Amino acid sequence: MSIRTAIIDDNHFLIKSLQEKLSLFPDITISFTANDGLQCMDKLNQDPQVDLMLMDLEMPVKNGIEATAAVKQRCPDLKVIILTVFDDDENIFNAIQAGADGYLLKETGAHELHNAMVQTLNGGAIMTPSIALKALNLLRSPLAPTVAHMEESVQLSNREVEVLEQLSTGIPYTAIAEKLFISPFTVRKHIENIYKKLQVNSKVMAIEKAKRNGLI
Amino acid sequence: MSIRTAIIDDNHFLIKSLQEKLSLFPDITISFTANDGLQCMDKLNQDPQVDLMLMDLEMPVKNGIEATAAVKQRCPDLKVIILTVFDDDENIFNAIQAGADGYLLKETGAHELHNAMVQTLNGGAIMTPSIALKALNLLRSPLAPTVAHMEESVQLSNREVEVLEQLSTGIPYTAIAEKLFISPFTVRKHIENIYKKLQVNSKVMAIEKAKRNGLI
DNA sequence: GTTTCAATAGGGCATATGCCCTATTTTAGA
DNA sequence: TCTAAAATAGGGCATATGCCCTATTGAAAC
Repeated sequence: MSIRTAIIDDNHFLIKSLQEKLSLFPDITISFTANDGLQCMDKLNQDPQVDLMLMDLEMPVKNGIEATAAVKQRCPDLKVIILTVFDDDENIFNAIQAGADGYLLKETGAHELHNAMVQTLNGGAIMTPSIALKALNLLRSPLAPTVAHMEESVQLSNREVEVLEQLSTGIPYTAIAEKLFISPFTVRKHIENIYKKLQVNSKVMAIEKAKRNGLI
Repeated sequence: MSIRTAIIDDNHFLIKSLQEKLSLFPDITISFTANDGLQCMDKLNQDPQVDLMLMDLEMPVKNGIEATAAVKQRCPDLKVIILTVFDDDENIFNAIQAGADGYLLKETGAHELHNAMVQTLNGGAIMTPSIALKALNLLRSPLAPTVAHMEESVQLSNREVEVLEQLSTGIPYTAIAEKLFISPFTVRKHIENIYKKLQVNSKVMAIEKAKRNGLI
């Protein structure tokens, strides 16, 4: 099965170069090329025989983000891979919001590009590693503004960590004692020591602080 | 420069298999292996000569998500790649939140794995295409569906959430009562109701469950 | 070889917590 | 408007917890 591909880029030279790159692969046929988002939609309306689109971001008249959104609106199953030199958070985020199925930098090699196209058509998504990292960070950021403050890296003994681990499950001292095969008195002693080290004075605070500091 | 690697998996056979896979590459040395998150932290505390960690998700004692969060807290520069058979949204989301730098399925081939490790150490991120797609989808709809599983979407009243928030700071009932300008008896009544709704019977469990379900 | 320290075990006591009970007022929905 | 739910307030009781005390053992440090 051939991958019917469209290339959207305002730089004629780059389109030419891409066509040459892709001509190495017999399973890829170029359906059409376009120089901006509007032209892209025109051609798409005339000839819908397209499986995948390689989309530039910076284009006149209608940029890659808008074009992607429009294409996805018309043909939700048509895969769109962004192919650009821009790797800033905002472009990445907007492209993904617009429905892009992949995001590659233009430095991507021929075989890597081909592989990305195949993977995308198989229902996956491909990103340049540096883009993937930014995508992950975007996914983290809305909910995780915390970056680690770690006052002075408190050092707990192995045994104390074990006790703390059990403590964090919410079971009472007596149950912890049974699990660790020690007396409840010893458990309480360990917990006292833990509290002193962590500078807290309750279960909840100890658990919270331990989690923040990566102790458990 | 050698990539000093740690492998965390509760399946001894899989660790063995991974070690063999990686032995093909002279630039990779295995620093240590561990069978669960706790063991991992123990060994990490003893021998910090690690650049990258391959982390399973399902493990006893302390799963891969918790372990990743703990490792990242302790050593933020240590790269963690999740290597698992689970590809559900919740695991992916939680792993990323925990700070994972990559997410691969166990079916990943030797050269692909090696490439992912190198890319990750070079400051990128690598995901199996199917995982990348799900990550993109999570990024598209960050708030809509279900971040956590939410057994029956427990509904707490406004007041109960207020009480729960105070409870999570670790202060005693009496202090909560003062902060909310109500009697300690009322605080205790609210907490009883909260426990019933959340199906728990202690402070620590209530706080943990509330956090998991995004109630606080 | 002695000292220091972590892990163990024990006890006492005041307060906090979890769970049972009733009851009034306020709010919101049918 | 009437009613159901939520918020409020109160009490009792067994257990858990936080914090004080001492003491033995084994292992590491000096």
